[in-house]
Formats: sequence, structure tokens, C-alpha cells
Amino acid sequence: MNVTIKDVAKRAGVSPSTVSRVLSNHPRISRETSQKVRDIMEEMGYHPNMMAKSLVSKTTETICVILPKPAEELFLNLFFMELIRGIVTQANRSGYDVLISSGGSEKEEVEAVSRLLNGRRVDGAILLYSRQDDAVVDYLKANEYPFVLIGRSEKYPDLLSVDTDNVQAAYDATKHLITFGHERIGFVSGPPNLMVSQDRLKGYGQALADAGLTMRKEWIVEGEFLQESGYRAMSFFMNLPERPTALVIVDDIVAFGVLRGLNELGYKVPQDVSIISFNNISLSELSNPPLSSVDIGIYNLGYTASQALIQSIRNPNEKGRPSRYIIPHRLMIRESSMHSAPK
Amino acid sequence: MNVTIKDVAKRAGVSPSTVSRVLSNHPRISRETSQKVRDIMEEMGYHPNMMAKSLVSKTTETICVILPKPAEELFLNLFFMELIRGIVTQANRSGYDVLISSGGSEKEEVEAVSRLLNGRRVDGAILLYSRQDDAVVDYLKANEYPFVLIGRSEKYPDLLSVDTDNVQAAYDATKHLITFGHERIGFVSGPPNLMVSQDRLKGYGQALADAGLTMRKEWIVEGEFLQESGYRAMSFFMNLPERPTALVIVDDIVAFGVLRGLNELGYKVPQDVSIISFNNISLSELSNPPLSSVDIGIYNLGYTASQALIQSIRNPNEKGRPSRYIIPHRLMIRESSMHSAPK
DNA sequence: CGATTGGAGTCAAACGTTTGCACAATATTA
DNA sequence: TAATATTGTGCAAACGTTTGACTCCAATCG
Repeated sequence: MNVTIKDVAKRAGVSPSTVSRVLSNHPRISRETSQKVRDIMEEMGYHPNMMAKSLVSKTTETICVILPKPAEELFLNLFFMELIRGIVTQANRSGYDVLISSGGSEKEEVEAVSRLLNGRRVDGAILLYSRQDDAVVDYLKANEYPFVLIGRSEKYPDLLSVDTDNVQAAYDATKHLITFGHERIGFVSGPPNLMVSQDRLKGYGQALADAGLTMRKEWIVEGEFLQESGYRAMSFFMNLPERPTALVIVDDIVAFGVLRGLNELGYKVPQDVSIISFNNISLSELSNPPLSSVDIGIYNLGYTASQALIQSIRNPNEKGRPSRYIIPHRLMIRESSMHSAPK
Repeated sequence: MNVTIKDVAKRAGVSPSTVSRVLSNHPRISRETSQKVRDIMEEMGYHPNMMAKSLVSKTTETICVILPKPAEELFLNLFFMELIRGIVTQANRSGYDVLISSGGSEKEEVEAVSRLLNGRRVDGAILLYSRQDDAVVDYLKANEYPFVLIGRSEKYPDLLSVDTDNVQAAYDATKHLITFGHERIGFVSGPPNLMVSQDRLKGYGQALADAGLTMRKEWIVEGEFLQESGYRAMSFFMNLPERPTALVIVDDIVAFGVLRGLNELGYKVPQDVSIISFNNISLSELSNPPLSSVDIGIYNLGYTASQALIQSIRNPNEKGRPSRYIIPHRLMIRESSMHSAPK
């Protein structure tokens, strides 16, 4: 029922192979034949069957994006949207489609990845997170499938990956607060098994150390990338006998939770407590007061990841390409941290 | 190099067809054989090649999501993330994969859709918007491809679609403001060619009419689903000789823009101006003041759309199923509209 | 007891491409 | 002018499945 390459061939009075070669711009096809075939394809409404093509070429021109555990939960953060936006845009530009896959448990994730890659449904994968130790990474690496990590792997340091210099970024953010005279600076972290949490904590610690300030356990709180975590962290800090006057927060959404809590308790930001967070999602500047945030170029992270992956698919073992791309970050200082430390 | 059905067959001492039938739980395979084959598949690490399967079965178990014009722009709204979250979750549960495709111009969209459907890369599509007159819809309908609309089509009223009762929702929101004594109520709309803009405007008008209030042209402003639009609309309203005391705003993001503007000009919300908007994205309650918003169950819209699409793919012309699903909405009244009209 | 039924598998064609090899015709070279 | 290269095309085998038709064998039936 559907127009195939053979139908076109018949009508054009050539062989199917010729039609196929026209399609792939084979050099040994004459201008004339090529044009004739193209006209007929147009006329008959021919569209190549990608499945047949993939079957023989062993390539699907599709990549997949593996979302952190339950798409249902973590998807709430604008962060992923922005990442996906970058990935899809770049992939489409390179002629690739993007498949979204959300895992459940880590085991299910491995199964999904295995199904997609082994089943030749996609050519490669992008992982949108970096856990300290990850079965999916192990699997992909063991099977030598092309993939790129957004973040980094502790276990395999030279995996293809796109990342922020999170240590430096946290250093900069903390330093900024120190410059405003803060000496009691708290840190609201994410899940401790994520590399990003670890790296940012490290940068925070270094900045304190360089300023001769001591890092205090009770000023560090771990949580999820959710508002509630911020809210809880805030309550904890504010009940301390000695309260921080400024906070570095791993994620904007978490910072929103902190902000909400401070508002409720009647603390003024930035007069009583200064705040700076990470990611600079588009809503950061909308909060009240506008949120200082480290812009890490999320879109760019996604865009670059897609580019790196597709390169590595097209050219599996080309040497001389970096395996780690660091996207520059930038402090966006807004009202939430524009105030010197209270006495 | 990769394990195929033939390899398994050989090792198991059966024919490839038997292996295939084991895979699809064909009734005429004995328990015994089935178990033996399964064991061998496991042992050899067999994974079915989806491309080969799709080629013959003419089905891909994949659906695609068509994003409104440039993924680059409109993706900024959490709304889409939430929709996609619902779609992906449901699709995965039904054993389907999801392909994301972002269009450029309307013409490019048609091309993308044509490439995906005609190229047998996907089995159906979900359109995340409803324009008044849409070439993509025309195309899909003309070619009888399975698809579902999030929203509605004016041209073809009984297309498979999932929607909010936007007229009613806007009616309810406006009514709510009227109840608080407002008589000068403005409306900030979206692009006029979107059905959602039209429907909400209509509901707004009806509520005014039912309350004996007149709808005034200068109190209606159109824009995009972007903050800037809200900001601009706000400036416009506030420069009017007779200013509205309350606003109905088509989208939360737009409302954020309005809020920012009002803050800057020193107007108090809700004391000077009350505000209610639509969609209730997760950040609505975080703004200052928290935003009243009509919750339209975005996740549910996506979830239902995916479900409806997959049903219609699996069972093309089953009768007796609704073609239009209406997801219930609910007013989430928060501080931004909890104040009676100023004198 | 010959004929029928049913169960468990096998055979081979099909799905729509790509691609290495072969071949004829023409062009280039020595 | 013969030998060689180049250009344009066709042939047929692959790619890894699914599936309708067929076979074989044992059990059941009239």
C-alpha cells in the first residue's frame, strides 16, 4: 500500500539500487537520472522506511535520554526541561531524533537501556545525572555503547562527559558571600551520593578555608532537589543557637523553599540572611527578592552533550577529541545576596 | 556478532519460527520447548532487534510528541515539562517509547511529522497545542494517522482530543473575582490564534455578562506565554485612566511577569490589584504573594492523552469510546486574590 | 480400522532497504 | 590503437524478524 523504493524504481525505469543511491547521493549517479528519480519520488509521495533502513545500516539516527529515577518525581525541576531543550535542539539539527526514557529503580533503568541499545532502537544515550556509583554507567561502559554523562563519574574519570566545574562554581559563590562580610555561612546540599552535591560542598569548604573560616557540621544540611528540603533546612538553621547569616544552596528550587520559610518566619532577605544558589533557572529572577544564582548554562550543557554524543557515534574512535567538556559558569548576583553581613 | 533469533534456534535445536513464537507467547508452543528456548536466550544474552521486528510487523511501539513551534522558545514553560512527564509515564507503562520532536515553522513541523509517520518510525502522535487552523492537523487527518490533540480543533470537532473545559474554567476564575466585589476586571490573553486563548476569553466574557458587567476592549490584552507579555500587559493597564482592580491571566508564567511589574511600580497584590491565573504550575505557590491559579491537571492531561492515543493505535476503529476527554479543573485560591475590591 | 482432529513444529516468503560485485559503455592514456 | 580507467547502472544477497501454509505424529472418533 505504501510507496516503496521498488515502486519508484519501476516507474522511473531503473533498478531499486539506483533509487537507493540517489537517496544517499552516491557519486556515481548521473545528474540526469538523479533528477528523474527525485521527481518521481516527489510525484508518488515516496518516504523511506526507516525501519528497513536501520535494519541494514545498523544505525537508527536516534539517541535516548535517560532520566533520573522516577520521571514522575524529578521531572518537576525546570532544570531537566532546559537540558532536554538543549539536547533536542542540537540533535534535530544534526538529523537525530530523541527518545525519552524514564527509569524506575536502578535495575529497571539498566533494563531499559539494555532494551534500547541491544534492541538497536537507539544509537547512544545521554545520562542526565551522575551518581557516585552507577549500574547504568557500568553497563554502558562494559558493552562499549556510545554515551555521555551530564556530570562526571568518579569511577571512570575519562568517560565522555559534559559538566560544570562545580568545585569552582561553589567556591565563587561562597567567596561572593565572604566578600560581603559573612563569616557564618551555611550550605544546603542535595543527595549526598550525587557528584554534584559532593563537588559543590568541596568548593564551599575550600572557599571557607581560604578565608580562614572553619567549616561547621551543623551548618551543612543534606536533602533532595525539592522545595521541601529547602524549607526543612531553613527551619533547622534558624533553630540553631548560632545561626548562619548567609546560605549557599545547591539548587534554585531548594532556594525557593528556603525563601518561603524565611518569609514565613519574618526574616528579611537579604538584610537578615543572604542567599545564593545554583542553576539560574528562568524563574530565579522572579522570586521575591530576586535570587542570586550561579548560571551554569543548562541549555548549553544539553546542547554540548548531544553534540559530543553524536560525534562519538559517527566517529567511534577518533582520537584527539576531549572526553570532558566543561561549560563555563557565571555568577548572577541579584538582590538576595546584595547586602553586607549583619552585625 | 550480535545474537540473533537464528543463533538461539540453532543452539536450542529448533527452527527460528519456534523461537519467534516463544517470544510472542504463541499458544501452540509446548511449555517444555518454551522454557528451553527461554533459558537459552537468557544464557546467550539474546535481545530482539526492534528494527527487524518493526519492519515486518509495521508497528514500532513508539509515539511522538510534537512540540509547538520552536522547542527552543516555548519549552521555557514548566507546563510542557509536566505534560511530557504525564505522557512518558503512561507510555512507558503501556510499553511504548516516546520520541520528542520540536518543530520550527509550521511547514517544518509537517515535514517532521510526515517523516516520522510515513517513515514508520512512530505509530502515532500527540500534539501539544491547538492552533485555530493547523496544517499539521490537516495532514494527520488526511493521512488517517492516529493522533491526539491536547486542546481542541475548531475545524474538526470530534478529533480525538484531551482538553480542559476552558470556557468554564475561565468563567469560574472570573466569577471568583466578581464574588470579591471586583467590577473592573482585566484579561491578559495569549496568542489569539490558540484555541485556549479564545476559550478562556469567552468564559471571562460570559462571567462578566452574567454579573451584568460590560466587557471593555481596553481591558483585554493579548500576548505570548512569556513573562514579558505579562509585564507589558501590566504597564498598559496601569497607564489607563480607569484601571482594572483585578486581572484574569491565561498562564502562570505570564502572571509572574505581571506580578514583577506590579511590585516594581509599588502596587500591592492583592490589596490594590487581585490576580488569578491558569495552569497552577508547581511554582505558583512560591511566588510572593502566592498565586491563585486554576489547576487544570496538566500531568493528567498528558497521561490521558497518551492513554487515548495508544488505545486508538491498538484498536483503530473500535466504536463506543469517547473522542473527547475533559480533564476536570479546580480553583486554587491563594493570597493573590484573597482580598475584596478596593473602593 | 480408516478417517478425522488437534497439537507442536518447520518452511519459506515477505518486510523495504543497502551495498559489494559485476558489467557495459565511454573516456583517457601511452 | 590497444590497454586502462572511469562512469553509470543492475543483480542479488544480506539485515533479523514474523506468519500463513504445510507436515508430521499421536490421539480420538464413528
